[in-house]
Amino acid sequence: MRKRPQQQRSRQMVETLVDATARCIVENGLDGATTPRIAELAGVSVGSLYQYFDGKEALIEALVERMAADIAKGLKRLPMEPTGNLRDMISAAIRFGFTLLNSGDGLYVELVRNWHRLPTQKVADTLQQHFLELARLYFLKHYREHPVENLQVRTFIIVNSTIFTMVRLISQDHPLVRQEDVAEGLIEMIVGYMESGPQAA
Amino acid sequence: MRKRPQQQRSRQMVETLVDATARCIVENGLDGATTPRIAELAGVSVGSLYQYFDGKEALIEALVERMAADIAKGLKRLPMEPTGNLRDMISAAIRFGFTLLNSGDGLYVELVRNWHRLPTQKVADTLQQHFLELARLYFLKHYREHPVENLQVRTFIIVNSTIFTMVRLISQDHPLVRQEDVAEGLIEMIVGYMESGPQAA
Amino acid sequence: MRKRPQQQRSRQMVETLVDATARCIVENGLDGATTPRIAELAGVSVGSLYQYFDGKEALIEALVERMAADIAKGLKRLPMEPTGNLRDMISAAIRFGFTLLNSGDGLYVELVRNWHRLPTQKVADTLQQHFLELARLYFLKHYREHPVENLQVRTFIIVNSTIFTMVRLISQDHPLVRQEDVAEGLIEMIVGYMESGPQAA
Amino acid sequence: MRKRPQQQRSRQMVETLVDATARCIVENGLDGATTPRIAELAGVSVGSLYQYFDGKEALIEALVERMAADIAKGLKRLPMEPTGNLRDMISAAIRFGFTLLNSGDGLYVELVRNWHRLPTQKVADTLQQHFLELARLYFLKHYREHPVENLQVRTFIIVNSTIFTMVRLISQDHPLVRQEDVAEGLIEMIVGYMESGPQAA
DNA sequence: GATGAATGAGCTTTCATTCAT
DNA sequence: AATGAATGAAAGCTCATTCAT
Repeated sequence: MRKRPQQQRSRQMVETLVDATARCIVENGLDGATTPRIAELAGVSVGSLYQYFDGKEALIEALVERMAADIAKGLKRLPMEPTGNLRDMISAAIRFGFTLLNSGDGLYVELVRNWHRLPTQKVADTLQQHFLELARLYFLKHYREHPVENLQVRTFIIVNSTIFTMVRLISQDHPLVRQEDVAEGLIEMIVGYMESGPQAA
Repeated sequence: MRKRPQQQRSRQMVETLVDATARCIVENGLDGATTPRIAELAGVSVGSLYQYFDGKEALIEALVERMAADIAKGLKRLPMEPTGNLRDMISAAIRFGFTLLNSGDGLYVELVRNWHRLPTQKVADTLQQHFLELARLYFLKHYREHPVENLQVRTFIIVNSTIFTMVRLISQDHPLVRQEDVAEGLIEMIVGYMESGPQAA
Repeated sequence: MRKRPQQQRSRQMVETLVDATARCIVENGLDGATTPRIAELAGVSVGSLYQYFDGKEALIEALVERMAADIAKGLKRLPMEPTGNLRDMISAAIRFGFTLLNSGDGLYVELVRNWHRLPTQKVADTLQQHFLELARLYFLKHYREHPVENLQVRTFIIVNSTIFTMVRLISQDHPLVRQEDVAEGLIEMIVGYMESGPQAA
Repeated sequence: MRKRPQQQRSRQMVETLVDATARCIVENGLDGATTPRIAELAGVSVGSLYQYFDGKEALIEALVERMAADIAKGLKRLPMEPTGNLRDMISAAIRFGFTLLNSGDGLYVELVRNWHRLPTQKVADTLQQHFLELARLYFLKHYREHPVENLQVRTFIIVNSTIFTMVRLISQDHPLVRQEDVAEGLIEMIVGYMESGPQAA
């Protein structure tokens, strides 16, 4: 970002532009979201856009960050106490995921689809960190001992498996399987996996 | 394809162009693979490219189809008899997947990453069909009865979970987890899932 | 037009571009009037051209419209009162036509020649409407009664006969007949035709 | 033409190519008639096309010439004796014109529309010559004396007026006037003109 | 003679970005 | 600060024509 938004007006402008970016992606897809279109949607000149952002990438980065923050906030609100039941926690997380991906008029789905062209490292890390910590605490409560490294692998697998399976499903024009069934399947699979073996994979 | 290659020379040309497309994607990414660049890499004029292919899309479609054929061939060679051991089968499939994705200088990975912009429906269906059939036979042998619908959901989940987890892993610049560990984790997870419950999820 | 010109500068730009289009057609013919050439003639980048016009067609449409307006203005200035003498009116119109077609370095001629590839419907209609109305008024004054439908046919015939005969003549490299003679011939023919019969053809 | 078609086969090839050109123009318009398309329609390679014709222009020239010959033949068959009635002669000519333009699936119309991009000088001259001669003979019979120069102007006017009025009419998507009415109008106008004045315009 | 593969200049169009106003 | 006019490299694609086979 070019400028620290210090004034009220500036913070407003940044907001507006990021909003416009989101809307533009929803309406035109990531590739169709051009700077002129975004500026127009924001009701602002291209020049102004570049006054607040270094370019298209920066704009999208800001959007991704904002969404990451939203997701983090959402996750924290989930009833996931490490003292609780594992299946319930996982179920809550997966249903939260579906809800999120189905919201925003396809914005989330479009962004996840294009993850490799976006600055998503941070988001991915956040998610992974969140679930890793959760798992750590959970297993600490329930088993006392557990190999952390192993947990990292498990977290990596379940986070990615879940997200991309969901996105693939939602992206299908004529899905052959129902979301509800996939949600239950994922829960089944992940619960089984997390409870499996001598915590050593 | 625009023209049925009638001479020896032209069949050669088609090959060369698809090869060039592959190399171009490897070197420049999918977005960077432009018709001028592909033609240049192929040592051919743009005009020639358009004599054989309707455009960029057709070129990529041809590449995808060729790769799909390769994958299908590879899958058939895998030692996966429905009479065999489930874990061994899954293990073989996953290791085959990693081998494939690690080959081709990142071509496979780049293509999977961009799945939603490619004519991949066929490939995805093929894979799913393949494993669905395999699962069907396997469970027929071992349990006699099983709900097919359910199998479809499971196949969908495991195929997508596996592929995208792998691609995400390989895409990381500084992976925090080792491929070997992820391979084992995936095997563990999938075997557990496929054996779980009264075949009803 | 793509953009409503908001600044002084941009209204200028639109003018410049339409001018350049006209000059380009004069110099290179309608087919030779390409967007790069027009932009260059205008002393402007191609990009700018596309900021103001949707493309070549839009550019030409703008030119045609401007010329149509000019023609309309010219026609209105002609001393053609329905109270006047028929031959004088027709003579004035035909001489105006020749003057117009001989002006603009051949621009008009080139455009009429290519009428079928241009958005000329409006122009043609305008002309026809103009003369139809004139004829209507004239005959109302002089004969009281006359079949209107018939007038429409007559107008169609004389407008097209006149214009294309003129254009064909001007297009000839080594005309075998003189413009003056053709002008008089046309006048003779049309006057005769308009006065002929019991207004029923 | 590159080659005098001396062998049976060659003459056949030339025929075939010119036929294909005609069909191609009908199907794709003059601009859409490309050499590859023509060759394909002819069931011949582009190479062969260039063996018999110097290029696209030559091909079209050949077509135009063939059509000119057809027209000339048709004109000669018309019952137009200079001893006959003027109106009947003109009527026959105009009806012949409409018949021709309505035939050939629009080929004639498309060619006349694009007259200025075609080698039509000869065709035009032929037509003009034909009617000039006819007029000369006619007036010789009926009036003994008449100024030839004047006849040339008249011929020029009536030929062009007629043809382009017809083509304009046929080109209209939703004609506001009927062909029959226009035919009669043209006849009226031309007869009047040819009979007008002391043969001096 | 016949073939059709190969050419490449040139067209239309887009869009991230700059900079004079 | 804000504007939006201007840029121009680069993309996708066509087609008349040539020439090795």
